[in-house]
Amino acid sequence: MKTNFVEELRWRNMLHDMTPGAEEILTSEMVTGYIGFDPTADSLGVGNLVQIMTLLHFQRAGHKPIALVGGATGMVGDPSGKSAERNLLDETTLRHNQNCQQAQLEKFLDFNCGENSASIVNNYDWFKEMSFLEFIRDVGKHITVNYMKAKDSVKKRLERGDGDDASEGMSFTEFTYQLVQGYDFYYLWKNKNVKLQMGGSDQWGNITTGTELIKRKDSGKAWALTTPLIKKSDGTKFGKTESGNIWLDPKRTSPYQFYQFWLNAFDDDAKNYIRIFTLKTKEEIEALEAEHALDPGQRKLQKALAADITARVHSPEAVDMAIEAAGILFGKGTIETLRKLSVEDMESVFEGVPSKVILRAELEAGIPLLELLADKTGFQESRGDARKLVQQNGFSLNKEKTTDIGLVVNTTHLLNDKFILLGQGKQKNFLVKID
RNA sequence: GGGGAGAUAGCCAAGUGGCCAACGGCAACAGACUGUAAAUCUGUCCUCUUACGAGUUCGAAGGUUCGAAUCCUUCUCUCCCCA
Repeated sequence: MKTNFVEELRWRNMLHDMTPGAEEILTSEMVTGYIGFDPTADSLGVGNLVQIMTLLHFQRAGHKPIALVGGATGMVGDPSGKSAERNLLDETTLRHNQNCQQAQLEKFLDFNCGENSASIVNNYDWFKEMSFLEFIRDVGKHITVNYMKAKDSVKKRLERGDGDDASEGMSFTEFTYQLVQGYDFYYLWKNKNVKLQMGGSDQWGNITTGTELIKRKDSGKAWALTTPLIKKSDGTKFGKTESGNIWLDPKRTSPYQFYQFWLNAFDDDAKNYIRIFTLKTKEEIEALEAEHALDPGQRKLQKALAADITARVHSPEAVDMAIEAAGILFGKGTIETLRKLSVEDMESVFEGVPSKVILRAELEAGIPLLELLADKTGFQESRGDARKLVQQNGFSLNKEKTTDIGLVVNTTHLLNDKFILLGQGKQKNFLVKID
């Protein structure tokens, strides 16, 4: 059963803007549309998940999604939303990143379902053969500098701040970015019958440069559709935590941490996220919200959200593990429950918890607490940090608080003769394994 | 090439010879409270040190001085305007 793409985005609050006529064409025919991904890392992050979901909704509505991996554009650097010039990546790194991202995208979209199967393209493929002269003759000729300068992404960088703060300036390379991206759209329009480019609202300027190029160069018609940028209710950037980005790759962000990320969403944000990141129906979501409102402390909404996304990005088994680990680490998880766990259970439950192996002989000799926290495990940055943590009553050993800086840790502190669980504050845990 | 402005701790930003490990704000970390929240309050926030204290910092390198983030010299980098 096909859904109505635009309607679907609308009620999920995923629609920011469209060029005129976009909705008409989307409801009247099967459209091929694409979204570009920047290969700046070898994994996509939760920030990219919005665009992945957009493509997924697009496909579920019967349209044909294309994910464009920006091998070429990644070499240039998009100035949108950036206050400073970007560092460029070398070609080998970009190649590697593209391959990894491609593998992740393949998990979400259906690449084998007939005429609206998803596909992946890489703009490096059509840019690598193109010469600079060719580009400025055939592409640059059609767009004026005045037009390009009027884009927000450019304007913000060129504008002088009102008097005091001077602007950062911008290289020719970044200035050209929108044209390069615009040519992608043109190329796909010309060769792959692509009529729509989607993206975050910060991409609006780049996308419309594409539609403009199509119009001026070939008198063609193409459309743009953008999704709102996700903001957290406290105004900070979505998709990051104090320890960095949240990635889809389990090697970078373990399923446990991934689950925790969603579980810790603010109430207001959770309402927003559950619409965007899950495929739950409107009825299901409203029911969950009603249930959540009865007892916010239970965090039903966050739990449903975390379970749904973790299951899709990782696996249902990963969700079970994450819940179990959370129960032990945050529930009534006292030292007794910890002791009851078998070695195998400990291993699997704490799989996503950061850990470090140290030698039994070292522990038998006894390790001063601060040394264990800093030098031996790296759980704390320095002994100074470790000391402060312990003194401030923020440290726990096997779930029991201690403020004894002089404590010497030895084999008597082992759980199951193999583990020691270190805790910082309420949320951070670290597992020491003995070998 | 000419003229101007600037570089201070994660970020913003005060400080223009001793009272400066450097005001203030943000971010971050911990505690209380709580829902593994938010808001609020408290503490911490260069490194080492139980503490007293010690050691390295203010773009880089030299210099003046009893004493420099602050003065001088050279260098590096950034931004703006003009050509």
